[in-house]
Amino acid sequence: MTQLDTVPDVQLDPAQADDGDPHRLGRKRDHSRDPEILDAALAVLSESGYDAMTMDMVAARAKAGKATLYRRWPSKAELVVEAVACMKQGMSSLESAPDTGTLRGDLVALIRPHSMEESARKMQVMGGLVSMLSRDPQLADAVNAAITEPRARLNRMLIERAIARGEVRADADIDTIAHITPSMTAYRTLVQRKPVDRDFLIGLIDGVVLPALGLPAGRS
Amino acid sequence: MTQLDTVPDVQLDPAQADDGDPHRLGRKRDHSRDPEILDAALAVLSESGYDAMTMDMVAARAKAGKATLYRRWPSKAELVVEAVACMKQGMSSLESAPDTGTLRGDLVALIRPHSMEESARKMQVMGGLVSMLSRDPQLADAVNAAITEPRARLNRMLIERAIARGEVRADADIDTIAHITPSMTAYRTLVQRKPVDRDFLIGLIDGVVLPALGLPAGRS
DNA sequence: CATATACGGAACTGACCAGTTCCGGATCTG
DNA sequence: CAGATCCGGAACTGGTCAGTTCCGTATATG
Repeated sequence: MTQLDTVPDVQLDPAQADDGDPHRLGRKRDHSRDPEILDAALAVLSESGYDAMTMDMVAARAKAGKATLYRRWPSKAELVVEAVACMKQGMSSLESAPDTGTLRGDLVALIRPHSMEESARKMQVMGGLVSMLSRDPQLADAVNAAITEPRARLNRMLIERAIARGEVRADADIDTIAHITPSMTAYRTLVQRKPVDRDFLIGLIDGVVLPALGLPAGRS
Repeated sequence: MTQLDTVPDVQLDPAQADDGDPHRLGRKRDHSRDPEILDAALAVLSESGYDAMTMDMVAARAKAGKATLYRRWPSKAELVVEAVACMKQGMSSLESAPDTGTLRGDLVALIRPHSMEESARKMQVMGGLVSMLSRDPQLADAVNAAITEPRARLNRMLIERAIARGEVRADADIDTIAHITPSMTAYRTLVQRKPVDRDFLIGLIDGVVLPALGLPAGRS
């Protein structure tokens, strides 16, 4: 992302130990256009869903030839799996988790324009894949690892920190509670088709999440 | 629809005022096989999703000819809309709502094998349609009226009855709370692909719904 | 400049599917 | 039994799309 390649050699490419091979003369580097293509795939996916997405759409969006797509991925399904897998570039561990001292403060601090935008994008992609999840376990794993789990894990960690602090009750069902906001955000976006705005999220935190943890329901 | 005709030949068929027409001799009744076809459509829909569902699949499942489908519905989209619309044959108003005296009793009483089965089927159908909801507003309305709304409305009514009883706090966000179980059930079924069993639902009621209404979180 | 590589783009193939047409048989009416 | 109607099934049409092949070009190397 934002590769201002002043030096035209190294790329973010793993498994590239064949530098000593003497046969390759003129070459441009292997998977240099992967990011654009994967981004285009996610964009089309979020707009059209898996079945309505065509390889021509992806190629056109990425300004690439369809042949280039098939040089790199053997099928549409595997392109989509990799596109989804490469999507987990959001916050997931405690590095970006703000530590405000209270659970409510932490949860509210996560409501930022950028994170809401990223979440909305992930929701749209997930919605386009829902009907495939039962047919393609590999895709289901990728969706889980890239979209479902990171958000739930972050919630879990914040709750556990609050428990360690003695702020909330320790006998609650943390896993269920960590899934309240993802579940209700997904439902609201994909099924009810209503906007997920700051007021909705604050209402969820104060009216559902914190009460479930034994904290008073009032907005403090 | 005020015509309670004591004559014992009525069929559940609207727009059938041509009884005086003398031309029709041998005939079998118009849409006699509609229910089987709509059921077949729902079955295929829940297994394959909208895009992967073919009219041949529906016809084969209903043991009907594809021509019969097109004699009755002008397109695949309209068949699906009607199939979804004819799905709301579950409990929705307070007729089947058990009145146990407490909100927890009412909510737990709704957990029966039959209702869980019906709910699971609706969830699968909804999952097969999610990616279409943004493309077909008419379908989105049908899904909302037949699947989304009935369950939420029932929850709302039970909560309002509990408020009228003075059992729970009156200042909670009823609409949000009424959507907790639908949202988290849908998420668990379609995204997490975990079973929605009695324990999960009881945990949701005791650990999330009742606390959000100001009731103690313990399982009473 | 010569060479080798990978690219974008366009044309092609084969399968699949929505929607249509046609036909033989079943069913009801009189 | 004769006549009319509707059904299931099979064949057909036209369009779309995954995946393939080919070609002219750009670029980097030496």
